[in-house]
Amino acid sequence: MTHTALKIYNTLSRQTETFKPIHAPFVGMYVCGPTVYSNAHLGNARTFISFDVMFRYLTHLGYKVRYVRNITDAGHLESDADEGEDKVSKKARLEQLEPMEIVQRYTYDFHEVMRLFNTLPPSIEPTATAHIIEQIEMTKKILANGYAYESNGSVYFDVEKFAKEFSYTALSNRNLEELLNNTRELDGQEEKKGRLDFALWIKAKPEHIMRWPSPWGEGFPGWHLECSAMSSKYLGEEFDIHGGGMDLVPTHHTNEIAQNIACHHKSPARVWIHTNMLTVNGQKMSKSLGNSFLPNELFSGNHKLLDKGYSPMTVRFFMLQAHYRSTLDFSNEALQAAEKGFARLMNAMKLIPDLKVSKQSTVNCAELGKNMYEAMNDDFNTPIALAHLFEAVRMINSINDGKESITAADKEELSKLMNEMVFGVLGLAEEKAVNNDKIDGLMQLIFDMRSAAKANKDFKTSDHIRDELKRAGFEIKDGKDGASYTITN
RNA sequence: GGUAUCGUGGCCGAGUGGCUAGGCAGAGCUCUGCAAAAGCUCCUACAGCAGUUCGAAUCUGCUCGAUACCUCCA
Repeated sequence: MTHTALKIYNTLSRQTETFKPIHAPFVGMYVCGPTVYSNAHLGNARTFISFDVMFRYLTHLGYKVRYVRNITDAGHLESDADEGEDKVSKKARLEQLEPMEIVQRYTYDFHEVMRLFNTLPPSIEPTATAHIIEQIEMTKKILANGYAYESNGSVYFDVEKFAKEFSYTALSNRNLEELLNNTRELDGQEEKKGRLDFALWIKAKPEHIMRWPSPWGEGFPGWHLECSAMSSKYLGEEFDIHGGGMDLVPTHHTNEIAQNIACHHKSPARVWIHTNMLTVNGQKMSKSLGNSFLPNELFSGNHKLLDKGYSPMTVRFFMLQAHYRSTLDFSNEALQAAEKGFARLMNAMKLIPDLKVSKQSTVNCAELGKNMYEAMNDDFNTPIALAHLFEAVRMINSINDGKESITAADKEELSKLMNEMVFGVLGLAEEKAVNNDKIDGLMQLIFDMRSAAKANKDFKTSDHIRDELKRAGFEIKDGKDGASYTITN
């Protein structure tokens, strides 16, 4: 089916490599999921939509993919300082709620957003709180292997010791000496031996709500441990793909690799995939900068930077128009362009079943398919794939207008290709209100009346009907074979 | 300050040594009672300077500008 091999850019090697699963046809893919202490914003959504497309495409290619995406519900520290408050419990105190109530609410919110964006659920969605035992076991093992030390009820990873034997900076490509010598803000770190050391287990303060017993006293797991523990548990000590946002590279993923090597003597993933940031006016969209959009604000248009609302599929299409490793800037104009482009694509999709077939094809479907697969095989290049999809749109419209022709066999191939790419791989979906039978019947009556008016050259009446229907949200198009309508917003 | 990445036409955004990206917007045409839709045509750009090369938006160097990471963040 494909003419070229799938190539993926690997952050670890900084190169685009041919993808070879460790145990084909099985593929293990781990993606760092959200921390559920507030609403998921569009930047988060972009990452998960990007990985959704990868998941879909790998599956489409015939791989049996186990896609693991965690939910971080154990609460990480607020800052490097030990006084830092657990994010989940802080919000809980603010809102007078139980931490798990917060977690429950925002997990639900996250799932709802993912559903609206038409992302497929992961194969396994493990939570940090359900894997405390695994995290404690991993901490014990790292301690036993000599890469961690206990200090006043907490356990820290010894980065300097680790770095003497292994590359700590392989993923981030940073200079270790500089990291070590960057002594800015060394406050209140008496418990830690080294500046870069990070917590595997953190002793709970009396007021800390989320806590579990451990060999080192009551506490909670460190920032990076859950992903190491859960990826090992569900995908093995070595698996194919590990992904997440680019901002996770220097700290979270770097430490994750160190933990895995210190525990299992193996680097967890062969290929590391990182998605780029969504920006607003050139600045990274983030919770802490306060410039983030919530999906609902985008859908409703209820945001100071927006002129109007945009549907989830418009936004998904918009995101697919940029490559996942490029930053993508949010603006009204760009979203409006995406809205129209997406509508044109969907319109063409609807025309396919009714295309008239001929004895000969004047269009080249095989070439089209080849181009699309080449684009996707080139590090999931969805913008190029979409460009070819729009060649298909022109092709379909021309056939529909009788300017090009297609054989029954080619039409079958085109239909299969388009459906698989647009709906299956890119995960787009028709989202306009479905024209139901009752409305169809009603509209047929109106069309009949309008046709009668037109036959009598009573264009005043026919135009009035068309204009009023448009105001009511029904757009009328007069075609050769009668009128048709689409429901607009 | 350190380390990276990036700077493409009105907007968004691919590409990356020679060949049209694509979407949206704009102009013209065809079709049409008029619209809409669709098709065709046009608008042909790569921050600046210098260099390598037969040839550079694409490689190298410098300059300017922007962003990210170094601190929780997808």
